[in-house]
Amino acid sequence: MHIDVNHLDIPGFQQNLIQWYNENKRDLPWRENQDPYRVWVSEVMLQQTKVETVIPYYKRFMELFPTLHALAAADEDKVLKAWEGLGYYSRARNLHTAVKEVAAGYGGKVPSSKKEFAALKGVGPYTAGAVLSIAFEKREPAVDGNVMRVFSRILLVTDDISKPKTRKSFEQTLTLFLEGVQPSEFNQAVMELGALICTPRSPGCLLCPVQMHCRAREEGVQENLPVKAKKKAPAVKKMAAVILKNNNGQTLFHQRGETGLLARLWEYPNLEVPAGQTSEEVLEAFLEHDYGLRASIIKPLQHVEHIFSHLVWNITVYEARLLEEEQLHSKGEWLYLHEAERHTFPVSHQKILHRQIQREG
DNA sequence: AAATCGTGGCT
DNA sequence: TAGCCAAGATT
Repeated sequence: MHIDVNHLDIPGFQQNLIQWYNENKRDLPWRENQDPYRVWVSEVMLQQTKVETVIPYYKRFMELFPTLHALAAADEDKVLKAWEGLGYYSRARNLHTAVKEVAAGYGGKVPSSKKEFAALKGVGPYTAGAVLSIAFEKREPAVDGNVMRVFSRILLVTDDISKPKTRKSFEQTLTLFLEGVQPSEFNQAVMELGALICTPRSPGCLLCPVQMHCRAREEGVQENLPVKAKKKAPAVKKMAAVILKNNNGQTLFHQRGETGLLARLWEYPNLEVPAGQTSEEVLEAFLEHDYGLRASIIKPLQHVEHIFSHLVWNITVYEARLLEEEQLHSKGEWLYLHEAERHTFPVSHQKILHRQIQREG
């Protein structure tokens, strides 16, 4: 569907919005300046993540890696550790890869051309537009969920915003709004309006600086927009995890693979329990086959629900005892870790770890 | 195009 | 409370 802007007074809309933004914008750590590296890191962290969640991570990240070169020189483990708990870990690995490319290929200067910046790992259409507009004042739209929600309402767009085609349509439309404004200011103003006023539920139309431009409000349908397809219910998997200590009091940990869920994070050894089998027999066979360890399961310690976007793990954590002290046929992805050491590794299973620390403390 | 990829907070 | 949602990218 073609998006119609003919009814809208674009200069008036821009003026009302930007004035509101300058009077109401939040004081956020990534708004201290327009350093491309700082803006870039903030935009990656903010993907699918609330501002309030990002703030403490962003501050720590910037203390650990104050410059692009500092991040480029860091070990992957340190970068993932700084990201631990923030989720979507491929963001961290892709950012690290991209920053190393910039250090090596662009002399450490973030490229300001769309072609070059958008080609970097983890930089999609939104992040490219956001960094190019906010750090370099390029006339590029930055269409995220806020922008599609705000403009679905302003322009009474009923296209499904979960479709890539709809995002592209908004990008075309938003380009029309970037004439006669500072791109950095306008793009952030739309997102700020979406975050503070034009919220998904119960939008604050009475406080809205552009209420007189809004077709959805005119029709009284702001609560019904944007249109978005429902997601299917996540699959539920029965999982078993094991806490196994050696004779030195160290606990067995496993590092997950290069790709996929929780990639490269450390965890207690765990696997799915197929229907019809018991956790005990599955775990014992798993330890013998994958780790070369003969052990027996003693007892369940706790139940943990780990909820992902598309998946739910119902995990039972078991305590195991070695039947005999044996060598791990380790290839590096399995390690016995002391209590103090394991806090230097990026880990998943936060809930297990936190409760375990309390239990041991 | 539709799945995959985290986590915490809200209603 | 069970779903929904958040400054999305990748395959």
